[in-house]
Amino acid sequence: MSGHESAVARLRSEGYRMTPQRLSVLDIVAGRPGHIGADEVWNLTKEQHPYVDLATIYRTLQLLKRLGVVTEVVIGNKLHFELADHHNRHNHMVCSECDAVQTLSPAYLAEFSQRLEQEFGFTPDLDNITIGGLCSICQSQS
Amino acid sequence: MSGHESAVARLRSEGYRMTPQRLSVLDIVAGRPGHIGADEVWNLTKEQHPYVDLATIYRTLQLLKRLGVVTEVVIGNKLHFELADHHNRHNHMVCSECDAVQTLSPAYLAEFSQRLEQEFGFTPDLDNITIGGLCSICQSQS
DNA sequence: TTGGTTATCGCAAATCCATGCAATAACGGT
DNA sequence: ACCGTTATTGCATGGATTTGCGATAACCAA
Repeated sequence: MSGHESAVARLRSEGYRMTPQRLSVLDIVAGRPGHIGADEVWNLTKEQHPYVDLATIYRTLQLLKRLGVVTEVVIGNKLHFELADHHNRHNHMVCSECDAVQTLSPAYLAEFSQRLEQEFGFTPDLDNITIGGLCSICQSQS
Repeated sequence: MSGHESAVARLRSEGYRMTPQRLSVLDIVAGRPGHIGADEVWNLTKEQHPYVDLATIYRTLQLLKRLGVVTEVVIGNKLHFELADHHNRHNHMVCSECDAVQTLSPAYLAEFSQRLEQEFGFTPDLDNITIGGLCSICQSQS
């Protein structure tokens, strides 16, 4: 298992309760190398807890996102999630034509982010920003 | 009326048909100084065309967005739209806590955008990017 | 002006995600 | 180990947006 035991401790220390549903969602997202859709999290969770409701999955994923345990990627019209690895931060570029996902070092956004903060006092949620656009392949086909 | 007559010509020249519904949506978005929600576009359109369907509104707005006639702003869980004024381009920062919207010169994103294009061949859809985060007020209250 | 082609519309249903509420279960205190 | 408090769940419902499909209406050519 990778290092999401600390996330469990995080939840507890913040006053949240540790339920089997939450543990399951956390395990599933952490066990997946890349990002995973909410519906797929649901399907996998049901293998362990046949009665979990999809609403619980969504609530849990939003909670984990608020706590910085997972990050969100907008792919097409769906939300995907992945374990936030603070030693390997990255952003995502998603092609609106073919839904291809490329990762990006946060360094590309660092200066932009700092300027927003300094000049406007606005703190962008960098971890969960998805950059939409056209990948090189789709660009050349249009 | 402001300069959206050119948009009508754009549609025609691209092979799209000009329908009263589309004209109405265009007029409404163009008549609003700022951004406007899809539901509000619907309500205003119904004053002229009582039978328009909400699906038509959404399809029209997406079409106008694809053509670069309007731009999209993500506010809370809703989509807003505004007429794309190429002499006054701007991006939006939206507070995820209070939904406050601030505008931003695209100059802030210019270098970032160029690097994505040069180094990855990825063309970000700058016009429709919404930067989420916390505004200064909500930031100080947390 | 009329007619044919086909883009567009209205309608209905589907998808994805969020929310209100009563029942349940986590967890700290005894 | 039990109990009480209250966060969390499941269920049902709702909101926002998208999509499939047959009917309609724009538009071009004759």
